[in-house]
Amino acid sequence: MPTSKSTSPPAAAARQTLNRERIETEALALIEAQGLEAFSTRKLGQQLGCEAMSIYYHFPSKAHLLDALVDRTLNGLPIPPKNLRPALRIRSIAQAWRAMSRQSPRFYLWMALHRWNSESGVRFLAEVLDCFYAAGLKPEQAARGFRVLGYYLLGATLDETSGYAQGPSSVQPLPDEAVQRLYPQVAQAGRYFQPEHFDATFELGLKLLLQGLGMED
Amino acid sequence: MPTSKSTSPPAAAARQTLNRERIETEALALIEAQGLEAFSTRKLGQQLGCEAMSIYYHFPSKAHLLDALVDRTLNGLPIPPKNLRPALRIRSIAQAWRAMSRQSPRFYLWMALHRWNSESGVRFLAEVLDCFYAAGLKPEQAARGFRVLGYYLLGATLDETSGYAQGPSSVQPLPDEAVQRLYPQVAQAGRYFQPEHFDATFELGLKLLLQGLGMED
DNA sequence: ACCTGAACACCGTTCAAGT
DNA sequence: ACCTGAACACCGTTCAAGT
Repeated sequence: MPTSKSTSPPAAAARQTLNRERIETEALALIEAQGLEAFSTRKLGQQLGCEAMSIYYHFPSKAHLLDALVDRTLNGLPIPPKNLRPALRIRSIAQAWRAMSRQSPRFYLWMALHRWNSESGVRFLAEVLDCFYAAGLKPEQAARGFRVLGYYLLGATLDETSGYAQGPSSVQPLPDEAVQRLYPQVAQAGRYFQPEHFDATFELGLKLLLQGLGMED
Repeated sequence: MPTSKSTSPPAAAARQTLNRERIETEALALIEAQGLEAFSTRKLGQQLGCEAMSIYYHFPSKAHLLDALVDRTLNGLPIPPKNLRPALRIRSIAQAWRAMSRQSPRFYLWMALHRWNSESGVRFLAEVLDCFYAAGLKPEQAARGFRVLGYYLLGATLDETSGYAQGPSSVQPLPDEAVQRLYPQVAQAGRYFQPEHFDATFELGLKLLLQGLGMED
């Protein structure tokens, strides 16, 4: 792409000065534009108008940069007020989490599969666990409830952002016509796997789990 | 590593002849030994005792090879007999799926995040959907039930194979000591996140979902 | 203090060539 | 038919050097 318009050539070439904030913002944009796989420090440098190596002055490694993106994303999540009923707090967190995954679907792959044991990560986990304690569950049941709902939320968001509805990932997918002919029940169900059904399907499982855990009736 | 012992040098150097079967087997072994990220056609060639490029005679690309590994893994899954109760068939499939994820935890990351729209993939999906139809669910409820249980199974296996119990993934994790001090409820719950609790936790959520879907009482 | 540029040890893949 | 080797366009990162 051409350098930005309406500034004089030297200004455009110099760009703004580099800093963590600007690097992080551009990194997230690049990941969403090109995907995690294609994301490289060299392309990021190009996007920032600097050498790839300049980034290394601000972040010791690519992994540190990605960690910073995780923290930034976690810190952007709204935390529901503690006076809400525990089930509502959980619903609110789940809702915020899904919204985040939809907002940054490609970065979400990294979010979802890396443990959030940074300071912000643990703080967020504590917030969620609190909801289960607030519902009156004993430590073991709180831990298991947390886990079970976490499994569900993790699987749902990953599927919504990277799954079936994103098209085939096989190099040689079975053509739709063949699916229709050989496995009509799959073709028929496929209709309910599309994005317009995401909310209703997610809600079904969430309700079953919250009810089953005795947090909702 | 040294060339294999007890054969004359030329025989050892020649190794066995290359074929898809041998390449796939060695690829899976290499992935489990070194991880998905580190898996490269060049290292695989080294492992096989040939040039990296020789692999390209048997597979058009690395993606085709990974697709073949997905198919091979799917085809290795036992399919429960149709005369079992639907809920038992689902439990049996979930059990087999989890066993597979534990057997190939590192390759599982690829398995889980790529859509199985190859022939073997769709056949497997059809098998699972059948269980929901056999339980008497209408197409919409069958599709949603399938999805909800699939979300749960996906999240659980990913967490079991790549999650919390595998240790920190942050570059700068909050030290255990700090977690203990700042977020005691997280430290306390962490005990139930260890592998010895995987089965009981998984069973809890599975039971809640199957009961909620009316497939088990 | 902040950024650059050459260099190193890697990638996947193309292509022409060997046996 | 099957395998090789050089080459191309990429990676992340180190390090010494520039301003």
